Amino acid sequence: MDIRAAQDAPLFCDACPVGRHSLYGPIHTRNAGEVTAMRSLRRNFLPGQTILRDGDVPATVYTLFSGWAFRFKMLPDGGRHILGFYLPGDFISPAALDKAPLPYAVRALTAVHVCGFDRQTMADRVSVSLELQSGLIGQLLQRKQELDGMLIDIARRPAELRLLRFLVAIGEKLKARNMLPQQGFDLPVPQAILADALGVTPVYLNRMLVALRERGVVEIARKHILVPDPERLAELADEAVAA
Amino acid sequence: MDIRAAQDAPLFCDACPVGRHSLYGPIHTRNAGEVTAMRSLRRNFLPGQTILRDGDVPATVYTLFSGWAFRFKMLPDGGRHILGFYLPGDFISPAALDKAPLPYAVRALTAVHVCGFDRQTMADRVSVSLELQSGLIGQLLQRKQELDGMLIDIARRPAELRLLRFLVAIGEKLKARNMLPQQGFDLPVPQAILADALGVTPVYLNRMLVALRERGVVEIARKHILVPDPERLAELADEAVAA
DNA sequence: CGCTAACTTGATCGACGTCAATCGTGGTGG
DNA sequence: CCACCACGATTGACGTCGATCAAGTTAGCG
Repeated sequence: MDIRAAQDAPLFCDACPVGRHSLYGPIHTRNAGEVTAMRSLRRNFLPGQTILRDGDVPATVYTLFSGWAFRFKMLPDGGRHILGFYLPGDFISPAALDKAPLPYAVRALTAVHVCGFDRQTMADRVSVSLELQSGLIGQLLQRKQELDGMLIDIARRPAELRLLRFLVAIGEKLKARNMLPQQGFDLPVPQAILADALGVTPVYLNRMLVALRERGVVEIARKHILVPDPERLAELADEAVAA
Repeated sequence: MDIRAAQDAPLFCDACPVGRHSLYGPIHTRNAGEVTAMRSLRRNFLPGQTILRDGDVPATVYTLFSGWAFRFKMLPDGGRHILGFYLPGDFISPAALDKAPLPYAVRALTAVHVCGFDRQTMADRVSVSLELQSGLIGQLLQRKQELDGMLIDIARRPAELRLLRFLVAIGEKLKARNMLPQQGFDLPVPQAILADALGVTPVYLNRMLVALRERGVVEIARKHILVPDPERLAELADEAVAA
């Protein structure tokens, strides 16, 4: 969880704790050496650097080894909408395998370490493997379900509930990857970024965060939001939806 | 396009004009008889009838032969959010193949004719076919892209623009299936349904529609919305996004 | 011909956006 | 080591899009 602790991706994939979450999870589990052989590079990005450009057919696709990234789309009015976040183990990006221009951009949120794979090679590999394809299908179905949920949240729920539910969802994702230390978790997310993800203005997001801080639900630091008690957070979110 | 003209699905799939749009498109094109052999039933639904229930693992999945359907989720407050519409040729539903509870419900909007396939059989068939899997992956990627677009529309664009863009998108979908007669198209959609899809109240949707009618962009009939000039509609939507 | 579902219209309200300062803090150069 | 600067967070005043509440009005359908 601590960004400063992030190291370059390991030289050999059998030492990698996140590979099994990625697209090639079954292969990684069965024979990590095969993944190491497929990997074409390791690379680091600084906060704010672009990992994949909107409209490109990238030459390289990645597995996020450490750090946070997000995918987004610029709006004609200069605004930016953030469609989702990538956490360690995520494959960046399934849509890039399809040899069509990527319909969004991906940018590093924190310092980021990735393992790179030649896109064409990976795509070919997937296209002849039932195992990889069905894994991909599973991931896409899950992503679709997530998007349905986000759509409902944005369309029908007031901003404060959206914020609570977002925090809960991120917490659960971290927990699913064993990235949850004992006491709460830390989002390395500036308020302006979170606002662009929730579809509210930074000003209004700040007002909501201050209100939550006064209730002891979150702590606010420069470029960080801390959730000291995820369980209480989940309770709050649940009773708010029920109402 | 005319609902009253809808007939039962044909006895043999080689006469079917929509099969090639469905999940098994390649098979249908190569050997329609194979699809006929796979099909386990033909069935009709009346407007408002439930085709797939939220949380079920359905025994049968469908290809929509004629009519319109929509998928939706009920909200804890009794509201309903419509996540998308199915048109003739659409497979209902990709998510149902995954042997997990369906995360939404599907309901007939108009009178609907469908071809049914045993879910397990179809799922098995897909799981051993690279061709079907990659077709499914393509469909899922496209759906994901659509959902991204809807998310951005709902999060960032004012309701009237959302309405315009929705109409344009439906028109394009109809065109892609050769379901566009010369002069404009007709949505068999009550205003309450459209409101639930756009995330606005019926009252406000009606005000927007009346305004558009006064500008000659749409015509309004009971349970129908008509778009006489899709090209002008597209122009309006485009200049509105640019602004 | 009356009943009901769908649509329409007006008045009012509130969540959230916009505009505009100001504050605080970490990083940088002198 | 300190002063400054710039970016991120915060606060206040005010405006508006779209919700809500409450009546009508219309048109299919029995």
